[in-house]
Order: sequence, then structure tokens, then C-alpha cells
Amino acid sequence: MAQKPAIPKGTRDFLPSEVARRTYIFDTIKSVFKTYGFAPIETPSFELSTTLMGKYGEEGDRLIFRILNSGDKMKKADVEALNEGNLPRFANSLAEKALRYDLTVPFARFVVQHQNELSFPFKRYQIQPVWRADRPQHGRYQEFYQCDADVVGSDSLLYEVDFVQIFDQVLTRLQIPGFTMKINNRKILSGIAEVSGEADKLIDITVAIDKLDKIGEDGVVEELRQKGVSETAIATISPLFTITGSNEERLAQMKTFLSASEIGLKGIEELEFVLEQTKALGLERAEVEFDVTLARGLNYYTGAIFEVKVHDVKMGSICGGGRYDDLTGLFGLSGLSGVGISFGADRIYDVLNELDLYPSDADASLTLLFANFGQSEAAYCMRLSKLLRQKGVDCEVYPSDAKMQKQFKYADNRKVKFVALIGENELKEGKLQVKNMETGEQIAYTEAELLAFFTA
RNA sequence: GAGGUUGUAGCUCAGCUGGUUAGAGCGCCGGAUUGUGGUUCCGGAGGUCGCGGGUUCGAACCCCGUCUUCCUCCCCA
Repeated sequence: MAQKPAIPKGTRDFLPSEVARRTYIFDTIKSVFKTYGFAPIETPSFELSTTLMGKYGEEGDRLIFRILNSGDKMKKADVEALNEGNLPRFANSLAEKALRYDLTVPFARFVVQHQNELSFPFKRYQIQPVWRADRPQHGRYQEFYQCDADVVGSDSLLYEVDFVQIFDQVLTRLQIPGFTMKINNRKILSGIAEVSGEADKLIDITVAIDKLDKIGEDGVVEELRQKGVSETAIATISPLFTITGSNEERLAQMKTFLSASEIGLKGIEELEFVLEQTKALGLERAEVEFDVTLARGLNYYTGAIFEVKVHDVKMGSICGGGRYDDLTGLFGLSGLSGVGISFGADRIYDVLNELDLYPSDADASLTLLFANFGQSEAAYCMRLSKLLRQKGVDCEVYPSDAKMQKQFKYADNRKVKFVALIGENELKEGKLQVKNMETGEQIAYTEAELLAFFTA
């Protein structure tokens, strides 16, 4: 071994026990999605650059992994653009393909492309990896799995209500003890910008107030100034920083604040509906909080905005989502409203590891190991294994007649539930020894009894 | 993309102002126990000190570059 092999930064390997835990997470999410009527689709891991570029804001483009053209296509490089200093155009000429950055934009592309094969409202879920050329940090990877559920072709707020239930169901089933679902509405943010007289600075304003809990009131004011927001506008916005009380009380205060803004009041109305319906349905573990400062960077959201954070753990949001009225419009099909959510599987995996929340059978391994006592005994065990496997029992025969100590140690490491000891004597007497590795108890069975025991 | 930080055995980490042959615990392998694991006891193997260059009589330690880790921004799952 000349040099130790390595994997790229921000990626990870998963051992069998780790994959078992991740499978448990994926299966939990899938089963809930399914009960709400979502069906799975898949899209390619990479898309045409033009499909992705420009869909995630200025910062987003920087974080998209580009795939270098190969072979003769390299000759298509736009050297002129390079000389002119137009790096984006030069990059586009070098890389016609890019790894997907999220699952929502490819889904919008998918819907437009297959519009005549789908019936609307179209509900799909999608669990696949995405890639971001971000600087890795705790809970931040360059390759990670998103678990998305979206519905397009309906502007019904009942779907927002469903998604709130889905967040609650999934995270409750995963045994996460406490988590808060923050909810806001982009129309309320538009209303704020409108009321302050800076409607054209909507993005700057929302990005700034989104940082309230991080940089504080003074920090937000400072950032607003830097972005060129007027002092009168800042003075108008400032009272929002100190809004408190229950969701109902906050909504009431916002209603007053936005009384002059039609779009703002529309946002309040939508949010009220979702919160009322949610209250009527009830929640298991989720706490719902209306947070005016919740903005979510994605600039395609137009209505509800969601974010979920786990209590008492140092981790960014584990889920996000929202409504986007015209995402498919970017690909030439307008008039379709969509709403969706995303579970960050890798962050959930990290949280569950940190809080040690896996059920004991999440990493269950082999059910039965046949100890190997030699050629003829092993041959008998192989026949018995085949019978058991046909009944769906997972089992295997130890590959060589090594010392019992070694065979048992192997069984122990593999977390095997039972070890069968079938040597010369057992075969002669027709008494097959089966040891329970947890209790240490050992029982002799006839072949028929053994088959019955494991297939019962 | 900006600034900082980390890297020593499979894992977690010691290693003094630069000074012989780089250590420990756990794990691994073997034995005590030739048909019984998870406990105990005894023994053993295992390291180009992330990589490349430089300074020095001498570098795990100092300098430069690079990769990686974690952190703060940016942004986000």
C-alpha cells in the first residue's frame, strides 16, 4: 500500500451497522409519505447545467458541482469568454452538466417534461443524494440525502396542513423527544417590505431579519443599513424584532402592522388557516411557532415557509420547505402552484446518533450461524440452511472448521442471535444443539423441531 | 468564496525549550480453555508521525506549500 486511500472532503463511508440505521430513517420517512398518498420517483444524479444554474440565487450557483466536459467537447471551451473575464460563461462552455443541488428544481423540470403523463394534483416523494460544493462543517456535507415530498397543481392550503402533520408524524416516529416547527409566509415578508416602502429590497430585508436570533437587533439594523434600506423603513421594521406571545397574539400584532398591505394580510389569512386546522387535528410532539423572522434563503418560495429544529442539540435545521407558485414557470409551464418539504436525512442521522435514539433492533444482524465441524457436518448444515432460507430465515455456515472459540467470537461480533452446533455426535443422535447468544441457553432439537423453531 | 483550526498504531489520545530505538488505553492476533462468545490472566503483531518541500549536525516538534478535520462568516439539509 503505497499511500493510504481517502475520500473527498464532505463525504463519508457507512459500515453495515450504520447503513442499517440509515435504512431505518429512510423507511420511517417513506412509510409516512406513503400514508399521505405520495408515490416515489427518481431523477438523474446530474442535470444539464442550464437546468440548475440561476435557480438558487447568486450564492447557489457557486455551490453547484460542475461536471467537466470530456473528450472532443473540451474543444468547445469559450476561450473568448475567458479572455473577456466572463468566467460564468467560460465555465458553462466547459461544463454542460452539473450534479443536482436539491430535489425540487429537478422535480419542476420533471413535471414540465412529463406534464402529459401526470394527473394533477401530482404528489411525489423522492429520496436521493444531492451535492453542494460547500465548505464542510458539523452537520454540513458535500454529499447528503434529501427526502422530499411535494405536490404540484393545487394551491389548496390543505396540503400545507398535511405537511405539518407529516413533519410531526415522521419526527415523532423517529423518537425525537422535542422539536419546533417554525412557520411563516412569504407574503407576510412581502407585506413588511411593502409597508416599509422598500418593496424592491424584499430579498435583502428578509435575509437580514432572518439573522435576528444570530446577530441580534443591532446586527440586523446594521445589515439593513449596509444594503441601503432607508432609515424610515428601518424604523418601521424595527418593532417586528420584539413581537412576542402566542401564535395568535403574534398574528394579531402582525395583522395591525400589515393593515395597509393587501398581500401581507393575505399571508396572515393563509397562515391563520393552517394554524387553525393544525390545532383542530392536533400534534403529537411538534411545537409550532409562527416566526416572522423565518425567511429561508430560497428565492422561489411565495407562500408558506417551514423549518424544523431539534431541541437541545447543536445542529442547524433538519427539515425545510414551503410553497412556490411558479417554479415550473422557469421551465415554460406556468400556472402550476407547488408546495413541498424536505427532510435532511444526514442531519437526522447525526442527531439520532448524538441522542442515541435508535430502537434496539435497528442494527439487527444475522439470525442463525451454523458452527463448522468439518466437511460432512458443514454439508449437512448447508442443506439445512437452504431449507431455512426458503422460509425466509437469514443464516449462514461458518466457512471453515476453525476453533470453536474463534467461531463463537465471530458470532458475537456479528451480533448473531443463535448459533447451531452440529457435529458428529449431534448428527449420529439426531439432536441439534442451538445456543441463544443473548441468554446463553442451549437446547437440543430434532431437525423438524429446529425448522419449526425458526420458522414459527 | 473569506478568516481561523486540526492531523501521531484500526480507534481515542500522550509525546517537555528540536536531541538515542515515538508511548498508553481500547481493539486485533495467539495461548491458558484441542466442542462454546461476551469476564479474567499471560504473550505478540501493528506507526513512511497526513503528503511534498525547506531550515538544522539532528525535525512528530520550527518554516512554506498542499490535502483533510472542526469552527466563525456566506449560505443551507
